[in-house]
Amino acid sequence: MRLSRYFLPVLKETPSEAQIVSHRLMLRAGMIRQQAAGIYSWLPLGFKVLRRIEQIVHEEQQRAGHIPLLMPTLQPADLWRESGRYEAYGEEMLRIKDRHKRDLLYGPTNEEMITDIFRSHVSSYKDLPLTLYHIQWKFRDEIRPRFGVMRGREFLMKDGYNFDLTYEDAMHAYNRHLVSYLRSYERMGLQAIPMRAESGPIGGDDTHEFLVLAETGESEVFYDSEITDLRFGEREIDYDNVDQCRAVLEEFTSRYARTDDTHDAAAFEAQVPEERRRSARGIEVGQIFYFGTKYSEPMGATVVNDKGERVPVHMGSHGIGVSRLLGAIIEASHDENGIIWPEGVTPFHAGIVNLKQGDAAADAACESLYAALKAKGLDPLYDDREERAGAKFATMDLIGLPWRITVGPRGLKNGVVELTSRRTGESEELTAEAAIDRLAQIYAPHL
RNA sequence: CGGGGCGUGGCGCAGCUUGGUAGCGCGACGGUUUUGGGUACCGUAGGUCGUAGGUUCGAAUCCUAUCGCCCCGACCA
Repeated sequence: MRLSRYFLPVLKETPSEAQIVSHRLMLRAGMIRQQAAGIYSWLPLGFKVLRRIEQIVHEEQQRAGHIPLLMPTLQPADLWRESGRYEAYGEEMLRIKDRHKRDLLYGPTNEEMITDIFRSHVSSYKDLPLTLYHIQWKFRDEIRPRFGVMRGREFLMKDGYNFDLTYEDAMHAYNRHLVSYLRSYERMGLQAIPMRAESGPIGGDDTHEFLVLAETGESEVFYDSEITDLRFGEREIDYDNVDQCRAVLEEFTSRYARTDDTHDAAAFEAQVPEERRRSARGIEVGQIFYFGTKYSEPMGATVVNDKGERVPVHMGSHGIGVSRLLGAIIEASHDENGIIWPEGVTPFHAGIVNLKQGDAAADAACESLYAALKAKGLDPLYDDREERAGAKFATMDLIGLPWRITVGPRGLKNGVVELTSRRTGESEELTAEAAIDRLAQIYAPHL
């Protein structure tokens, strides 16, 4: 993309309503525009990152064998009356009447609807296990939306639902989700720690929340410092292998890690040596639940087992806060000049800064660099505006592309361009060809 | 919902106490400057002062109502 033809409304000054750094930076970088309390338009740059995150979630869910579908944002109230949650959910549910005065609601989650789909089409244990998911907009009429996309009322969430014949099968689905979530977050450049949590209105017995440590997090967390050394990394895993998945769960959840909801000071002190005890703040970016037959029983989601008996299926639901992740990533990765995108989610792979727009040699070098990067399958942003170098650097730093190639007449005289890491600030002079190869190598794992 | 604060060009703000017909910085636009980390100068455009009603010769300013936004708390991906 050429910046001169893009739509990137960056702000020099910080809008007064933004209190936390991710919100400020998203506004300043022209990623979002607030339309009402907790409701945002996604401008091109923000939309691009949102799509990259969605893509990672899709890939990792499907790698785990989970099947995508799409359910609507509006749901009939009757479905929720069946589960008893139409009344129970409270003011947070946005209720709507259509022209015929029928009761609808803007879905805050989809357990009822997915259960309805399941019960109308699945009747045999032979069709299990089954995990269906979608990535769809949700609406929860929060009392107090805040912090930009971190606590919006409308938000994009991946929610997945597993249907299994037995408790054991459902626990495997639970473990499988934990593994797939660990992989997803790591691909986004995040460390998200699974912590024992409370189930809230979804209900259920087993549940873990995934938290990204950040000063501005809304949850207080307590953990064993050893847990931050754990990485899923590049290991191979067979998602159908029950033992392998369980081993990962045990590895990542055996040490003490809890949110303030479930924190037990006595257990914390008993289990964790003092020098490893940490308390911090965290941003919740996902949660997995096992809730058994809580919905399948009242809603009649049953299958016939191998003995010919009709039994309710064991279910769980699993969510990733897709739109919230943008905020979480920025909270975890920024500096005083702006955002620092991890390679896995960056809106553009590299920025090209032409220091002297209109200089024949510089223009030509930038054009060929731009074309060559695209030929490698990369997505560069070429700042071809008639701006001073400082303004271009400031824009690039603000929007946070992890790599920048700086091209100017001085360097070109020596046959070099400059490749700069946004994260470290370190620059290296090298030929354009070498810079292209370097970037192709850096991004090879992410394409 | 309880407590606090704020609505004035795209953004950040001043003006309001003591009513007299709107101003500054940034940004935008047109020039000059050719500048290697938000350059400087000249010029231009852009505002029913959130909305409605009231008081007044006259309201951004005073009064009433209303809408919206932000912050702290209880709730949540």
